[in-house]
Amino acid sequence: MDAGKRGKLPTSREFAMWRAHLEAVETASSRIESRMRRDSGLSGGDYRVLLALSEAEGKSMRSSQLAAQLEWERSRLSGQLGRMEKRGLLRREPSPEDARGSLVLLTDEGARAFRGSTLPHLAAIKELFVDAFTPQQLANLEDAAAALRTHLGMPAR
Amino acid sequence: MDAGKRGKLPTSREFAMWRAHLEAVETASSRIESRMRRDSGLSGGDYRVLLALSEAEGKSMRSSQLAAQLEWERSRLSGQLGRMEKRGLLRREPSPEDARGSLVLLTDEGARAFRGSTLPHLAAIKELFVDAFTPQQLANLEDAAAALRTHLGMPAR
DNA sequence: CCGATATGATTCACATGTCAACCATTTAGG
DNA sequence: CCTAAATGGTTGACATGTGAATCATATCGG
Repeated sequence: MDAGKRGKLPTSREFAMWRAHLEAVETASSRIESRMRRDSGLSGGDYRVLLALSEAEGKSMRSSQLAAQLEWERSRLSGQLGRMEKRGLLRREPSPEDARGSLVLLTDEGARAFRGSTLPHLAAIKELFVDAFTPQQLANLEDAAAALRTHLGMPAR
Repeated sequence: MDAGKRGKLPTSREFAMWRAHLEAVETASSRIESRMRRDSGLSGGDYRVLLALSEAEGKSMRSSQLAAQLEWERSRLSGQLGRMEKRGLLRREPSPEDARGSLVLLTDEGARAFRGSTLPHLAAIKELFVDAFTPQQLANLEDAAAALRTHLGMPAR
């Protein structure tokens, strides 16, 4: 008699909700990314890295710091940085403080690519995501996102 | 003077919302999938295909029908089915109606794997997603998901 | 019936993600 | 100091995703 909140399993409605929600977010995300790739030649991964570097002091970060901020596996970041370095979007240098570590620097070309991608990317988010909701729904979503992040132990942003 | 609903760009709060939301859902999804892989050896892709086949008439579907239902690229489905067939979770046969097409059949082993994955998978969804929210938040989310799906032209489910 | 086009599906090349193993340097303890 | 464990990062093998090209069969307009 303790269905829902107390049980170990979701109701079928809760399950359907999860699937519906997951698919919707994945669809929105993939459409936004595909537009970004078309408009600026950047992938979602590229964008996240460039965003973090752009906001960093001196447009550079320790690789480990970057991995922590993105909550990415080290090997994932390593591959991503390798591809981006090959394309000239960033450079890696040995860290002065710790000979094991490396420092990731945004290049001018990387900064330019990031700037160029911003407007179309924001427009896509507005059009494909934000515009789907009423102001009330948006406020509710903000609340729900915060609750989920807390539940999963993620930083509040 | 028409910020928000009317502008072409999202407010910075709306942008942050999108990032926060996207990351939260991706994190939930990857944790749920990683548990499923651990508990039942099935990936998220495996699960979607098995779910669709399990619900289908005669535990089988035309490949094209499956792709449409999952909203997957054909090449993606083709690769997924190839891997699953190799593991014995399904079989492919030439379609009797159309010599171009093929029919995807759930094998007994596939059905068994799907059944075995259900309980732990549902438990993970409850624990990692549903339990994050109050009943009111859940109802709001249901509403928001429906709005987003409609906006993106997805079926209501 | 015939050629042009559309449709169902696979293949290829390549980008991306995961996990485990590995290498180098640092740090902790004795 | 010196060794053992911890830390920073890369690598390799493999699963998965995307888009273009390809191939066979179907269907349509004459």
